[in-house]
Amino acid sequence: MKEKLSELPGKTIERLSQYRRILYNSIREGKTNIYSHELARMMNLTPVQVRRDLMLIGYSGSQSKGYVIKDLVALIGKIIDSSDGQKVIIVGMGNLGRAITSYFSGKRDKLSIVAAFDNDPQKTDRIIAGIPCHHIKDVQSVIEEEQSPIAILTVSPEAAHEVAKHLLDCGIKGLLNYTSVPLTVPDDIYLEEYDIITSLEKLAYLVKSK
Amino acid sequence: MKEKLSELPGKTIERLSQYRRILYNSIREGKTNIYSHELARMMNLTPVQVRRDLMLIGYSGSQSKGYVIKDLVALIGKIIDSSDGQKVIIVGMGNLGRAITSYFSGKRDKLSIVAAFDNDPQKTDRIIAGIPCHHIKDVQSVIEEEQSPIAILTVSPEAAHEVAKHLLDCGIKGLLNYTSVPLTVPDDIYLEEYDIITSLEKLAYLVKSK
DNA sequence: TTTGCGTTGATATAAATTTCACAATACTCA
DNA sequence: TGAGTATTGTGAAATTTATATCAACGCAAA
Ligand SMILES: NC(=O)c1ccc[n+]([C@@H]2O[C@H](COP(=O)([O-])OP(=O)(O)OC[C@H]3O[C@@H](n4cnc5c(N)ncnc54)[C@H](O)[C@@H]3O)[C@@H](O)[C@H]2O)c1
Ligand SMILES: NC(=O)c1ccc[n+]([C@@H]2O[C@H](COP(=O)([O-])OP(=O)(O)OC[C@H]3O[C@@H](n4cnc5c(N)ncnc54)[C@H](O)[C@@H]3O)[C@@H](O)[C@H]2O)c1
Repeated sequence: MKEKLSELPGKTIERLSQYRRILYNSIREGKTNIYSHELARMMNLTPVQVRRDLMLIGYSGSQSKGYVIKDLVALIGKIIDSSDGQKVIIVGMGNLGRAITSYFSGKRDKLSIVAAFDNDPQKTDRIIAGIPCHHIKDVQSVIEEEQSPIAILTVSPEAAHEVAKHLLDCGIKGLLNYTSVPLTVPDDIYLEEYDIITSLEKLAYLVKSK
Repeated sequence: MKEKLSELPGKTIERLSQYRRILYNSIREGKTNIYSHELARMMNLTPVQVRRDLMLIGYSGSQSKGYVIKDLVALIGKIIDSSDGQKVIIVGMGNLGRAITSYFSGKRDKLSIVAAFDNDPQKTDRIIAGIPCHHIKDVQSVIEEEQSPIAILTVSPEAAHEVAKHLLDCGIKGLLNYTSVPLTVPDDIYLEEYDIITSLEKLAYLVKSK
């Protein structure tokens, strides 16, 4: 665990998150140790890739028993989690917003969705999927109160630009955009976009050109 | 447009899909031409990257007017779409399944969700989000009838393995897995996985280590 | 003990992807 | 016309990411 951690490849970060997801399952099944080739198989990777990722985070296993799952999970947590936890808000409680919120609920210790927002009076000022849903006009005060640096955007496409801009004005530093509207943000803001159509089209391309 | 197309980098394929998404928007706004730096800005890429991608697919713009959007969209379609269209099924019509289905509906000409499946009698044998939802026991006959090579998996985690296996037995060649259960598939099957938690954790990591 | 097997860790190599740098071109305007 | 400006296309370099290879190690069985 060096200061080098900030230089971990982005791909490795993503895989660390996925390793942990798998390792949680393995713990649940009663496993205590795991070999690189087992983890690789479950991730559809090569064992070498796995070992190299773990080398990068400075974790050592044993030749006979492989890696100690509990320790590995703890180390991954030390790297990708924030020690004091991070709070996330979600804006837009339509179909997708609710699906994401109820899925995420309670899945991680150090990362939690603390508030939802919408502009539809039918949805505001009540608990939805276990999270209090506020009117969007209150977003600034809630962000300040909760100290949430991260927002998930699932509003209607027409509202995406305006709402995103507002969120940045309120101090959001990381934005996970699921609307079909591509966003542009300043350099100091982290933006991740995901569109299922991109995944589907890639898959369709691969299937057709096989 | 060479035979080289099968060798297009995977990353380029993903970006082509996203370029097209943006270009559709631009057309809607009345634009007819676009420069690499405009497209780059909207994609959060460098202009060189854009030009490189377009070079790879053999598209040429003009120095004065940039790229002709209509032509570019058509060429991207020629590359990533299947000329005769591809049919997709979705299995698991819970929150996420419905959100995806209603989102995707009608968005693309050559790619459409033609059938949904569930095992909950409350959801089967009716139209949900515009798509007929069948009982999972009919999946084989519908796949054969519709000739669908691609499936989206959004069932409950406990059912994921079993349902995935069944789908492959029915001849599915590409699988887009949204369940929280990582899948392992034979080499000749294309698998894409996506988990919002991975995106969120990566974002949280970047935000915290800034 | 000794041999053989399977694993990790690490260095070297390769492949994929992005960026740099700039020639070539087309347009504008004085 | 000709200088100035802005753009594309692309070879080469740089960077990022993945794979190959193998020494070293630990264990088990002979
Ligand atoms: N990326 C993907 O794969 C994917 C998948 C499905 C949907 N989507 C997109 O996600 C978004 C949500 O999809 P959905 O199916 O939940 O749609 P939806 O219409 O069910 O939900 C949108 C919600 O946003 C709220 N909203 C609208 N304007 C708002 C504003 N100014 N402030 C606060 N809230 C506002 C609406 O009241 C509604 O509750 C859409 O933009 C859709 O295109 C993306
Ligand atoms: N990848 C992500 O980002 C993400 C986000 C949200 C949810 N999820 C996952 O997606 C899946 C669906 O989430 P959801 O919120 O829609 O859950 P849900 O419980 O609302 O929906 C699951 C659906 O699957 C159906 N189902 C269960 N067993 C089945 C079987 N054997 N055959 C056919 N259908 C069956 C259920 O009847 C239900 O309709 C879950 O596995 C969840 O963990 C993933």
